[in-house]
Amino acid sequence: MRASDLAYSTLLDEIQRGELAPGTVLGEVEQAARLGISRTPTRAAIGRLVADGLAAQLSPRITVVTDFDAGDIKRLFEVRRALEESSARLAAARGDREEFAELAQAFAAAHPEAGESNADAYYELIARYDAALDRAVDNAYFTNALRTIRTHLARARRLARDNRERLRASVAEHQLIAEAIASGDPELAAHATHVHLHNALAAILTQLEPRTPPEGTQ
Amino acid sequence: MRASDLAYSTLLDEIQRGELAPGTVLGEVEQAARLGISRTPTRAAIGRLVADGLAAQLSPRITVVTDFDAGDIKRLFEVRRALEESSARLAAARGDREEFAELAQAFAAAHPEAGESNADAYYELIARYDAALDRAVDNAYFTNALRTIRTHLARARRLARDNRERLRASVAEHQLIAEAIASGDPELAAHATHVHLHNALAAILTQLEPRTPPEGTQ
DNA sequence: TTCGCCAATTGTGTATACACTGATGTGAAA
DNA sequence: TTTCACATCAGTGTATACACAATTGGCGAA
Repeated sequence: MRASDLAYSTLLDEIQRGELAPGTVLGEVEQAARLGISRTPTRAAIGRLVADGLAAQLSPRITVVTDFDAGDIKRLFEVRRALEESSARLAAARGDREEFAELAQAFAAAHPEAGESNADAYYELIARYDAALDRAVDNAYFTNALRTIRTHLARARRLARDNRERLRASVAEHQLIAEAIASGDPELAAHATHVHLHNALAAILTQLEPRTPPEGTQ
Repeated sequence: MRASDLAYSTLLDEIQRGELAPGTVLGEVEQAARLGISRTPTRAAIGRLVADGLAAQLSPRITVVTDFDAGDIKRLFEVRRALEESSARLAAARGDREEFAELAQAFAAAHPEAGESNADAYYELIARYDAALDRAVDNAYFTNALRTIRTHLARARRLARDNRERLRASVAEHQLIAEAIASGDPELAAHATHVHLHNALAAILTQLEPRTPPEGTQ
């Protein structure tokens, strides 16, 4: 494995986990020393983070971890809606129905509210759904755009961990989406995705700002 | 200006223009020598091209300019539809109406079919519309996703240059979109964008398919 | 005391040397 | 003649040295 890849994975993980807090200055020398590699691969890794939008060059000499707050989550979900609704529509039109029927069954059998280990299994199921969606859409431009969105989404997940009720509802929503794709119903797939993302965003924002639930929250 | 930025702009431009044809091997040593800089900034530039999807690492030692054919254009427009329809919808809901009213007037006054210089002025007008859209949407995730799409779109423009009738129709379509945003009509803005992108794609594909010139038409 | 200038330090940007890996070509043996 | 093995080479990945710019601290003058 290349040192630059190692540096990128490490820094990415630390930013997603919040260990490298927003505003933290990413100095090449400092990070290279900390990671035990030279400046060259460190520089490449930071460059990739900047391209991802996880870091930003404030000036030619100062690169910092980007901020990520409730407003960013709202904006992130605007793009996520655009991409995932279209993806669901396309997947319903051309995806492997068998695969999504199996996914629907897996969602039906999932009980993420039963315990922490089940919740982790649920997140793996989500990842499996994402991968199936990418395969079904079969469009590298979509996959790349969604990869960036998912990279940022990991930061949101840390800010607002799903509670049990939300996990249970999320399972049902995903089950409906998978069933819609499996039955080749593009409109239902898109609208069910819209509903799911609306609820997911509302749950996150409610948890972040308990006293001021966002507009449209039920 | 940094040497790495210079290298990136140069290589990007050459790929978009087709001077660096798909499949061309991008060797660090070779490109560094050609551009008159060292391997370090060249390496950074090629890395950015790979991140953009304009180049791909086939193996640890071989990086090539990615292919771009009619199928890619179709896939590109799938994502473009998803992003631009949503953008238009959001812009109509929250954009600066004054600015889009002015844009609508500019489109109404444009006559790109009258000559080559007018066509260039039209493409600048499109760029102005894109910039206004980004400002109106006010969402860095959207802007970044669209930036990548537009980067690839430049390659499509080279493969299929718009003809006069298409330019005239495109102006009218953009005028309608701008008016819809100016009047705060999200649904019309989204649907007019859908229609525009449908027609734009159809025009490109029609121009590409009749003769099907393989590559290297120059 | 404050403002301005100069020097020093710090950190990035670039060049280059070295290391390692994968490929290719040549030679010898079967 | 063909095949296998070894050596050479080409090209990337990494480390490091050097150059340059910006920022900061100190010192002097107003």
